[in-house]
Amino acid sequence: MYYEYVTQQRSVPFSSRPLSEAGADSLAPMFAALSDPVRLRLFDLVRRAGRDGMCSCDLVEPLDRSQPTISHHLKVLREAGLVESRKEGTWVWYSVTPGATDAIRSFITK
Amino acid sequence: MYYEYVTQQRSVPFSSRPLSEAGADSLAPMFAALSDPVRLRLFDLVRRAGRDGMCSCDLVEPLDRSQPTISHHLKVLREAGLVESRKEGTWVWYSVTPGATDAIRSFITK
DNA sequence: ATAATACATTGACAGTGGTCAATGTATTGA
DNA sequence: TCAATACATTGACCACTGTCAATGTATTAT
Repeated sequence: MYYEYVTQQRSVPFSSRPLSEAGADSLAPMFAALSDPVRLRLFDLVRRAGRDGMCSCDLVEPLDRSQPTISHHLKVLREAGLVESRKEGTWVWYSVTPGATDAIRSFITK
Repeated sequence: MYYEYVTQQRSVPFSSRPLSEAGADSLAPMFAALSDPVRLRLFDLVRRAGRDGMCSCDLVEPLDRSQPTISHHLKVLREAGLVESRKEGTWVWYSVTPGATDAIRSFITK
């Protein structure tokens, strides 16, 4: 009926269905990866480095954490699909995965 | 110098400074609040309820968690500033805080 | 070969977090 | 007043997480 249809209109359209359990299970780890202050700053620094990425060795000092701790956090970001790594000789370059934050953005943007 | 200026140009502009420690400390709890699958679905359900909000009693069954667990998660979302609650008689209505996700959106939208 | 550098992994510790049963507190209805 | 309903809080349990020292593994330089 027309009346029922109209009452379902919203100023901001949502996807037709509520977030499924599976959808939540796949989205939550991305938020979890950014739920730590050190990882937020890591992601920010890597993102600023652009296409070339940033060397892991230059991420230890500015964040004032031990090398294993930074290595651990980078692993979390990598396994969440937010950054990718490329080995070059002794160094490892981290860069942001293209479209990495699309899922988060589309959820946040109602 | 002009050359140095040009080399700093980006396809996507960032804020001038890297994310500060204080900025990360204030942003991380918002990501943390959404880092749990149950809370993601809670937030989604509340957001769908629009201006009126949603009664806490109607959030227990669809998420298949105990009442204390739902109450706990709603508290986390509330303390993160993502939802607000309004008591009406015996019921408590939860609704999304206006502009709640602005900080997250502006961070992930480069 | 040896040393040095960059990074990952392991193991340990303390702190945090999700969950529920039990209980507490208002509020409504009879 | 008494019972029922809606939520919040407490306490306990176990799993997970951030951190670092120690160690391991490549890779480069001498």
